[in-house]
Amino acid sequence: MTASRPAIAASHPRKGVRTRESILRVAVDLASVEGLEGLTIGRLADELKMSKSGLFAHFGSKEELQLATIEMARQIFVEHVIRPSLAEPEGVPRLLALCRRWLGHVEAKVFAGGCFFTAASLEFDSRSGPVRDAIAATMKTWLGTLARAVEAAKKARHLKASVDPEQLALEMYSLAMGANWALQLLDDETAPDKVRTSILERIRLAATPSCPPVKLSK
Amino acid sequence: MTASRPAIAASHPRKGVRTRESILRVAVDLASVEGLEGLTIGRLADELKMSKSGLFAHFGSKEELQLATIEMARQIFVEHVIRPSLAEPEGVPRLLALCRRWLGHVEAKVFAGGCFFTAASLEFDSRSGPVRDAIAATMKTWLGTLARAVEAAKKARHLKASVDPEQLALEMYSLAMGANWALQLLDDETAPDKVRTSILERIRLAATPSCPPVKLSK
DNA sequence: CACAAAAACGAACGTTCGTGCTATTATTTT
DNA sequence: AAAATAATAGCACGAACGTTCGTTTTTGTG
Repeated sequence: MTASRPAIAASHPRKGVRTRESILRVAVDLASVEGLEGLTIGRLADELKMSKSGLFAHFGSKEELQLATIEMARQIFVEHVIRPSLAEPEGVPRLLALCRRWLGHVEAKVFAGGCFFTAASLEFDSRSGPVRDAIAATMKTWLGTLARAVEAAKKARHLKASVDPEQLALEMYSLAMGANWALQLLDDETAPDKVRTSILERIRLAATPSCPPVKLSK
Repeated sequence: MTASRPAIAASHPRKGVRTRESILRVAVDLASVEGLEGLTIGRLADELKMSKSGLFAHFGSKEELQLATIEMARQIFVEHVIRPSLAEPEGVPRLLALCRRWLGHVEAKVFAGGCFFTAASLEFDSRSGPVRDAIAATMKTWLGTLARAVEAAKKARHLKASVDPEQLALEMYSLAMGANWALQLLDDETAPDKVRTSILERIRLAATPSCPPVKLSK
């Protein structure tokens, strides 16, 4: 029944939410390096020159902090990879844009420790609980985005009718994960380009004669 | 200069080494679920109904325990995936065997939490130190094994001369990682078969007319 | 069997973890 | 400016962390 404040304050949010955001921005980077479980409240507070308890009060529990961190990472990911790709026309161009941006955000180290969600996926894939569920849901959505892009490319007659969207989506994301893996663990800077080549070849194989040019350079 | 005991005791190892092995066997499973950093000495001791200090004495430090766990995982991996594949003749058959066994060891949950090294890779890929180095070295060897198998398949005229071994090896391992990812995180039991299909298609594309039949079922 | 060496134990250390409380500042709103 | 509310700090807690140490038990050997 409390007359909740109008949301016009979007430009002048209360201090709390500004602080919360700056906390989460650091948390995302820290977690991408140390892992979501290795993300520690004391360490995070030090990094921000805050007190543990002051920071803690923003979340109420570590799990809540983890969930908020995942949500922030999701927003950053959408901003850097998905949203700009939606500017491209449906079909193969958009599909290629998604791949290009994904590989780009890994190379540009948008997250300090490589792809946030790939790391989080493998950290929590054998556990249970809300954190794992949040990661899984995010990744399911991402894979769905890829699959829908493939589906649209089929509808646009860019890709052959025989293409299985889910299969091709999994292939493309697997290759992208491989690039992240080789770059981060083996310091193989040629990996992203190797994978770019692989993805292009794969899509060319699935393309129809009426498909627009298949290349990744913007 | 100490007259070290003859190694004939291989069949009757001292109790210490037997215990050590049984510890590591549990440690590998625990680490594949909780991560190598989440692998805790107290938890491990409970699991084995040992005292923390008794267990600790076998390793002297947590890092030493992690390194020993990695080494044990490596041995298990070699035993389950690499060694049996070497029974196959060089060329595409051996290459396929490596893929088949890799996917098999994930499906069979040889490690409780999916592929041990994929998880460890992404946990440590942004850190430094001996543990990260051990993981990276193991994976470099594994990728090299795949690349050499491709190379041999080229020499045997099973694969086209235009194939880049490192590139194809990375592709195949990326796809395998994707299967592990989708199976573990999304509980997508169709993923391994999807990836099997992808790998077969990929190899067929690279195969020469003189290549033996490309299929994965043993 | 006796005896030395190896292995396992139990208790404790200092530190850090996540999480409460209470008090004290900062920020908004009246 | 005063009053109300939100944000932060300080301190303490119990538990778990890796690690050390001295003691006891187990094991293998002469």
